[in-house]
Amino acid sequence: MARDRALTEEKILAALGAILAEAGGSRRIGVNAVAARAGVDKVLIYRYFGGLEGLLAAFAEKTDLWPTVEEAARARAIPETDLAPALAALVQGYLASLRRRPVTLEAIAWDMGERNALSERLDRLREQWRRDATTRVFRQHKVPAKVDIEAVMAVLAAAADHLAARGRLGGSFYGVALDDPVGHKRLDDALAAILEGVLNYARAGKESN
Amino acid sequence: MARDRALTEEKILAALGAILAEAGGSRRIGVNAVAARAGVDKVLIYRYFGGLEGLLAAFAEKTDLWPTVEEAARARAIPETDLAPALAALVQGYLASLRRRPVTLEAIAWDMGERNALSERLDRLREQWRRDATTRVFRQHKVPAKVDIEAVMAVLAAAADHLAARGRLGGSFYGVALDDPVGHKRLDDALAAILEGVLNYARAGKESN
DNA sequence: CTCTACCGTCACTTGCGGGTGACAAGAGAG
DNA sequence: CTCTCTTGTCACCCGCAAGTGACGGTAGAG
Repeated sequence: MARDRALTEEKILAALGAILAEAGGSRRIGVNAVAARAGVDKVLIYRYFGGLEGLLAAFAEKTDLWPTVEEAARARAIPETDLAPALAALVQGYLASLRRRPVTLEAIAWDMGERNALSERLDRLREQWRRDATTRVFRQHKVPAKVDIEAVMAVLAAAADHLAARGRLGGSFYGVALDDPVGHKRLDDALAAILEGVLNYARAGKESN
Repeated sequence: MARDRALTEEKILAALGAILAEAGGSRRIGVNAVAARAGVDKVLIYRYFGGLEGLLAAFAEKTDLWPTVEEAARARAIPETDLAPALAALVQGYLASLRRRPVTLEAIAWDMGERNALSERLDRLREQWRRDATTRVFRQHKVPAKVDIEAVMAVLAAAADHLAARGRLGGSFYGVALDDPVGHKRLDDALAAILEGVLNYARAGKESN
């Protein structure tokens, strides 16, 4: 109707975003659903994006899917003084930022089940995050040689991804409520304690194996 | 053909298991696929199980979906002497046991996306695991009061679930390879270091916040 | 043997999503 | 004005999965 390709593309992308945001478990994104939601004929999705796969790719590129290190830092005001609290704040901020992004949570959940255009994008974004976090935090701190800090961060990031994505549906996980502030605080504290312990205990020079 | 209801039900359940086991991302389990795989008419699924939902429920009840604490313990020979190594071995064994269960990994991945009969079963099995682990490990050890050990275990279990489920498709996660022994060892060591650090650093009486 | 309950097969309808071809309408170039 | 390119609409085909109704055959009870 409006005869404006750019606007139409915008509407389509927005519709996909809306569906993903409220998908809370419904699964099955389809061309028909997106087109209907956008109030547009589905053929335009094929014309402008080359089908669902292309649409996903375009969406993934265009959308603010992942928190930046800066955002995570802002969320928790990273203290620069010591490594452990800095990392703890970073991971806590990462977790909190994920929770604020429904479509990202959906993408993470989706990513567990199948590989598609979004998966690749997520991989690249994670890699980006890792680089940024490294340059931001590790440059100015000494890491105890005994600790494979990268593996520890992978463990904590995996936990954050899992807890955030699972938390969007409510419920609890191994005795911790995922959908209320009390549970969130318990997790934050646990993350802090883990990083404190790993870094300081290792720094004390004790053998861990 | 065989005119044996029990056997037919068995074949159907086995077919579902096979499909889930090799589903590696294909998604979309359906009555038709299961029936075809079992070499059986799909109407029998409706008659005997009341549809796909009932079939999933029956499957979930009947199948060995979750490692027992005993199994995890056997996988790593839990040392009884000290709490940290005992817990580390337990979590490592849990992770290793998960990796050995393709259908469980599929169920975990699935559980992230939608709730169904399997989800509830998983919830109950996790709860069971938590109880067993508690009675098995915590009874004979003193836990530092400052540590919310339950939250820490939830974090590590979430990481294990996520890394195991994601690892089934290969790839790496924040710089750690998920599908080779080197990556596995790095993760095991990180888990051990985390538990050592959390428990011993806390035991030293230091404040963590 | 005969009847009946149960097991398995076949055929069919329905609905939905993916994907495509053909057409109508507006906008700009000449 | 006319021609042409682009945008949007409509109508259709195709494949597939869900779900159902009816039928045939077999085993066991009496």
